[in-house]
Amino acid sequence: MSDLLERLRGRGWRMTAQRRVVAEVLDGDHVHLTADEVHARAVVRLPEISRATVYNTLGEMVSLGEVIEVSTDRRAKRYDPNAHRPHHHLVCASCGTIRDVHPAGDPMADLPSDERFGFTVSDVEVTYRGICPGCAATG
Amino acid sequence: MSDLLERLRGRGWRMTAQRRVVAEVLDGDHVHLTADEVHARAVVRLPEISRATVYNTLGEMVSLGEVIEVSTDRRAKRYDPNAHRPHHHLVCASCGTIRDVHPAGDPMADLPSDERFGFTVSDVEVTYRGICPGCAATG
DNA sequence: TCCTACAATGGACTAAGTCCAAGTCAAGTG
DNA sequence: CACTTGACTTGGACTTAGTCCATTGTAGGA
Repeated sequence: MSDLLERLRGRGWRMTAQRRVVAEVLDGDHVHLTADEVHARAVVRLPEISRATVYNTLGEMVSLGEVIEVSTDRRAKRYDPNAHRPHHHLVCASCGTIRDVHPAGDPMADLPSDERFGFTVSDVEVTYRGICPGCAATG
Repeated sequence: MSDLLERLRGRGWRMTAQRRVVAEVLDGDHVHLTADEVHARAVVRLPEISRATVYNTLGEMVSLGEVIEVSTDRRAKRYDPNAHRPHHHLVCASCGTIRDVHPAGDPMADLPSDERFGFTVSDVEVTYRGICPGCAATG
C-alpha cells in the first residue's frame, strides 16, 4: 500500500497511529503539501493528532532522507515524498503550487571547482518559476 | 559612487535619506544581507530609520528589478544587489552564507516544453548547497 | 515659499515553526 | 500476558521574520 511506510518500518521506526497517518497522507497525494495541509488531512483520519507531531514526523522523515523539504519562498515549506527519483521543481509564482520536472543535463557538473570557493558541495536544486495555467486563467 | 543609487534615481525614484542609506548599505557589501542585517547597518548611519522602511525599500528595489530576493530556506530572505549579471548561488547549509557562482550551461534550455505543464516559465534559479570552509573547520 | 502626494514611523498583528514539561504508549522482556 | 521503559505525543507558550495601518513627516514641483 504505502511504499514510504514500508521503507520507514524497515529502518526500525517505532510505528504509531500518528506516524502512519502522516506517512499515508504524504504518500497518497502527488501534490507537495505544506505541514499545515498535511495536518489538516491527518486530522480527518485521526482527530486528536497535534501540529507539533506533524512537524516532528515530517522532520524525521526528512532526516532519514525519505522525504525532501522544498522551500521556494517565505511561505510554508512543502514536503516531497518522491525523494528517490532525482528531479527538480516548477513553482507557480502566484499560488505556490509545485510540480516535479525532469530536465535534461546535470547542473552539478556545470559548477567548475574554481567556482566552489572551498565549499564541499553536496547538492543542487533547480527551481523553475512561472505562472501555472490556473493562475493565468483567473488573472 | 553607488551604481544602484544612480539607477534608482534614473527611474524617478523619490530620494530620501532612508532610501539612500538602504541602497548604499546593500551595494557596499558583496555578501547578501538579510533585511535585519540591512537594518542594523542602516541604523549606524541613520539611527531613527525603522524596520518597516527597510522592508518597504527592499521590496521596492525588488519590484523595480534592481535587486534580487533569495530565499534558500525558512530563515530570513537575503537581498542580492547584483541583479544585472546572471548568476546562481552557493549556500552554506550550516550558517546560511551565500556566494554568487557562475556555472556553465543554461538550465532554462534543459527544460523541454513537454515538461512545462502549461506553465509560462519565466525564470530559473540554481542553488548549490554544501558546507563552507569556515563551518567545516569549526565542526 | 507653499502644497500635496508620496514616504517614513512604530506598534500591533500574523504565519509558520520551535520548544518544553508532562502524560501516553509501542514493543521488548520475563 | 503483565511490566517496564524509553521513545513518542500533546498543547500551549514562545520566536522569528515579516506585513499592515493610521498617523506624521517631507521631497520636489508650481
